Amino acid sequence: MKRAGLTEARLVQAAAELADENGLPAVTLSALARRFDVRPASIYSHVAGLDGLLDLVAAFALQELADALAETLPGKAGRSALFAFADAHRAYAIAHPGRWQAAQRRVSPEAAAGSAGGVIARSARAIVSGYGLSPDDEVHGVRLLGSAINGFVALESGGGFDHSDPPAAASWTRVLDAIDSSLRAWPTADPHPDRPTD
Amino acid sequence: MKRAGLTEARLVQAAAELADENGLPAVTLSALARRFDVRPASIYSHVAGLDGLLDLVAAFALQELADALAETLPGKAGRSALFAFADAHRAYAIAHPGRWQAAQRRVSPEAAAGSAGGVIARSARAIVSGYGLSPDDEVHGVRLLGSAINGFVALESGGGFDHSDPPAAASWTRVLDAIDSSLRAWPTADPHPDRPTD
DNA sequence: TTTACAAACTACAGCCTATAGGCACAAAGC
DNA sequence: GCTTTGTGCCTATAGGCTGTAGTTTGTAAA
Repeated sequence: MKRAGLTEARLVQAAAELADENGLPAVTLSALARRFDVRPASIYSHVAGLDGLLDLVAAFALQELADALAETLPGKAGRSALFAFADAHRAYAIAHPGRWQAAQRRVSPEAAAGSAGGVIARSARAIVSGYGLSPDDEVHGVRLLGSAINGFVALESGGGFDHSDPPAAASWTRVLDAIDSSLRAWPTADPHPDRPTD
Repeated sequence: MKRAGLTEARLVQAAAELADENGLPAVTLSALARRFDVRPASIYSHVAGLDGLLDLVAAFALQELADALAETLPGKAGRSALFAFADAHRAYAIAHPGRWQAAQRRVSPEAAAGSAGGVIARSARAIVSGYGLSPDDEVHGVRLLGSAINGFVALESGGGFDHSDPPAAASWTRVLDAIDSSLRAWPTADPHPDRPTD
């Protein structure tokens, strides 16, 4: 009986490929076992069940994304950093839809702190910081950016833009332009004080 | 043998409640059957399997959201309409997390056309239209709005904002303010022509 | 060579979706 | 009132999934 050479890293890698090929729900321990020509039960020696595996895939994806950012961001600031940041996200989500889906999983506090999510968040903060918002407003700017990117990518890959023209890609730059100009002219005071800021 | 009184409508309603209580993945035909004290197989007479059921729940949720919009939007325009539109979305997602999740399911073209999704999209278009963008730009504005709302709600309910201060709610108005001012000062020409608009 | 750990196995239990075919209740026709 | 017919819900079953327990077997160190 030859050993199959299972490893946490190999399992995560294979799971990520499976997710990209057939969608995250297709990632099952059985399918993974089939791919390694091994019995499902054998996987439990290397990974904490399906949930643990998916957590690892998520962390793996975040790390890949962080690496992509580390490649593209240095030397950029302001608008060009913002576009690079956003483009890296969208490109990753398009190239690796399954991994991207995995990265959206709700993750435990500890796991979040330990994963590359933190460094991505700090990147975003640094970019927004370059726009010179007040310190209190920076976090709001980061959240605007994060919401727009995540929302756009989710809607695009979910087909939400498929039934209106023009294609989604055409809107991407316009949306980022809007975010950019919004950060440059950040509304410091509530322009319509009839709605209290809660 | 008493009849349980299964009905498509009752099944969808119960599934929606189940989704809100325990999350969308908890919606299984078995769980539903248990709730009606019926055998799983019986459900297939009323609904096209689990997938068909979830599609119905999604349509149901979109209809509820459209109804909420129809309640709150009339008489409003501009910023106040934008806030009402966005608030209705977020409130619905918070009040009915499972239904909201269901509504995010990728849905077939025909189903999308038939569902209330279309009327919601038209609401968004009407609101953006009030900001006086050029006709070509309206769709981009709509997509900006949609992306920001969906993204924010997804991140908030996924706990994405939990580990930074202040609480997510505080950012909500700021994000909407930013979208509002972005629409009012829509960047008509690319302010930095070094990046071509694709 | 022997020992001992770890990798992978068999065997199950339990839950899920889905299909096929049967029984029985309820309203429509005689 | 009795029969017919449709359909609501049933049983039975097949097949896939996760996860646990206990066992065999490689392999590497003593």
